[in-house]
Amino acid sequence: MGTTNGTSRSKRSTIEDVASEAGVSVATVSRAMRGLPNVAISTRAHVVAVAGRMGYTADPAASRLAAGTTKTITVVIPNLSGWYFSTVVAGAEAVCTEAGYDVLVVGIGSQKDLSRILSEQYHLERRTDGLVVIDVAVAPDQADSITQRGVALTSVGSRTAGHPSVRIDNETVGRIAADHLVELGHERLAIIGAQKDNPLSFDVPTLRHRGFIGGLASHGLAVDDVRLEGGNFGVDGGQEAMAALLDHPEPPTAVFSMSDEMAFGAIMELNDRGLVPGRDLSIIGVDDHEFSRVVALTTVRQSVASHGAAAARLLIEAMQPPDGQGAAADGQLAAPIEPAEIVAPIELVVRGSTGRVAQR
Amino acid sequence: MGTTNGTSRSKRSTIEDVASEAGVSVATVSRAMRGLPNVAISTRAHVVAVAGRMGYTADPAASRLAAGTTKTITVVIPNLSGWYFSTVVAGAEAVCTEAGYDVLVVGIGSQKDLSRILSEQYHLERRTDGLVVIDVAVAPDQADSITQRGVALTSVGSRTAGHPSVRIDNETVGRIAADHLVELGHERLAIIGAQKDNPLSFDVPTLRHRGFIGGLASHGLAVDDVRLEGGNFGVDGGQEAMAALLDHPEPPTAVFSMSDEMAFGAIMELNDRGLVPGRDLSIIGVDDHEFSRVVALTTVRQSVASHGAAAARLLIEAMQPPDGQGAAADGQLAAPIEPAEIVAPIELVVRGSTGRVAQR
DNA sequence: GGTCGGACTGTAAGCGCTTACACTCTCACC
DNA sequence: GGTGAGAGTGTAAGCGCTTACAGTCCGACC
Repeated sequence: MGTTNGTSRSKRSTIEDVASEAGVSVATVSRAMRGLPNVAISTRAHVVAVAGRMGYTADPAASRLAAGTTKTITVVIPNLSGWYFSTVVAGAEAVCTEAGYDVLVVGIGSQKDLSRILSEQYHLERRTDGLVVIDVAVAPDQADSITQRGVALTSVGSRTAGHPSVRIDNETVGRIAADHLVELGHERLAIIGAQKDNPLSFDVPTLRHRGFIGGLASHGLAVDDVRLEGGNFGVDGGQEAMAALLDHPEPPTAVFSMSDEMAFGAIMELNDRGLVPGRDLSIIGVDDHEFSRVVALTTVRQSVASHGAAAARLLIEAMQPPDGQGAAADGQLAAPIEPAEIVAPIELVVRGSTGRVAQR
Repeated sequence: MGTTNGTSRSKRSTIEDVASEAGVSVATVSRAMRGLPNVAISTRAHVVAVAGRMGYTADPAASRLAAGTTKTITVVIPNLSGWYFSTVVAGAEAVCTEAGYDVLVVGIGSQKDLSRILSEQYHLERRTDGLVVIDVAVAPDQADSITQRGVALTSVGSRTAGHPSVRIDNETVGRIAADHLVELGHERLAIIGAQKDNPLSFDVPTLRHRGFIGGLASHGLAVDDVRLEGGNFGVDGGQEAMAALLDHPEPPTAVFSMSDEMAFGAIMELNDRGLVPGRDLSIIGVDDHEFSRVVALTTVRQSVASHGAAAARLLIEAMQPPDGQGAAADGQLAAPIEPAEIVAPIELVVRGSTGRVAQR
């Protein structure tokens, strides 16, 4: 119960220590350390040297409090495990760390958590400078509230109006899959992971579905395809869906799985039944998951890690101060520059899981 | 260029606003909000209500600066993508968030980065209350410096003397694999992912290697096994290693792969050569990766997510103040309680990739 | 009835930075 | 030679909390 903290953590040096040691004022130290202008080169060098010798680093809490900026970016994800998400996060983390930002991650178990995080001021406000949301739908009013709080936002996987985003063209994904399958002669097709086609919806499954159907149609194929929604986008969902398809009296000859992970499950089911992917039934996935090549899965590749990196870069860019120019615009706000929307490239990767329709 | 920040972020309420609104002092608000004692129940309720109505949340930067505690936990990992790491992180994140800690993640590209992070005060000191390091060797002096800075440390995957840890018994892992393979009649064995056996080393590959060899020995088998080190612990490394093994004039009949991911690569190589795992060559991995069941890989399971969660719990526990009791001990430090060391359970999971040695 | 301890509450001093503003020099220029 | 514009530096006022310390009140107890 002494005055000190029990653990005798050695007193660390503060900006004042450095200032007196270097024989300058704290203001100068502050400016020198942050590379601000108006510090003589010689002074800066000296201060930096002294600081280095003393092992000084600015206390982030103090900086944040004083400057009002946190130098922290928060990544919001449905869940951290899972290849897709962790890969995106990895890409984003690398860029953020490189740029000197701390990276906070928060997993949202449910949409409810999302609301809590976005609407209430918990993770926003004075806690983070920017948000990268991955595969999370941000409602316009939520986005507004985020902006109002002075927090930047970038989304990957889907877009949020008025904010930068990086995503792929999901309709084209479906179309590519359809083209590939049709070219191989398949006519009895199914989708795994489909969502009821709601023409108003813009979520990923719906778009891919739409693109796929559209692709078929442009080849003159009917669209009374069997569709199964594997409840979850993972292996289990895929397996269940494939099982259901195969139990059908007239199973499809080719299947479009909306994610590679689902496709893995589907392939398991195939294996269990002694069927060979690509020979007995063709299957194409989406992602080019790191294990797709292990099971020779044909897929529509997206380069997930780079999405994360790109999103981080957009975010950081968006957080730069408005640059002082053009502030003379008569409006009250800075000129509303169109936010960057990156549509990342996708690519068909043909492997063994798709083949010509079986002769019968 | 006005006095305000350009973006007109609506003034958020401070503790003073709440205090005056509630008709109490800031001290009372602070205490009430944090559930500290010495606040009348009625007062607390009132304050909390007012705060809620005003949408008040304490500014974390200010709290940190004033209290000296960050309510932040940092997770240090070799890389964020990859099933093992992201799964551990997911487990840890859930627990930390639940307990009200922010979770910072930092990926270390190299051991050099690690030193930077641990030795220099970058991520320590006033930035985080605790560290959970995943599969990262922390040198004793690094650990000391961390402790001295008042930062708690927990490691998963390996242990750091004097700090809590959660890991598995890697020698037993090797032994289990050996037992299984020997019981199936295999005698010509190999290891993928082995490290040169340095009897002083306690890193994961070495321990598993040692356990495996020991297991063989206890069955009376010689140990002039072929060993291949797949440079990396991933799919590629496994594939290369298996290729090398198969190119040998007398290839093994069974292989112990030190990670499931390597085993996947090995299985790919098998497939490429028209060999069937479990029939032509048995292979057993370690992890029970989420896709192991997809390729029917026999493996020694560890439940990775729970490791992360357990580590987080240990950390949080370790960060609790010393509890004031027993402070009367004549020593200058609190009684040095043995840190918890959790040795998590492992389990053999038999699937199709291992089978009786082929009749020849 | 006076006193004392405990339960509450308030006052104010920081925590370690950032930054507006003021100030001191140098020069370049007329 | 005087002046004004920078360039470089210092002073000090916060940023929004936490918390030691100092009350104030009230009921219990002698």
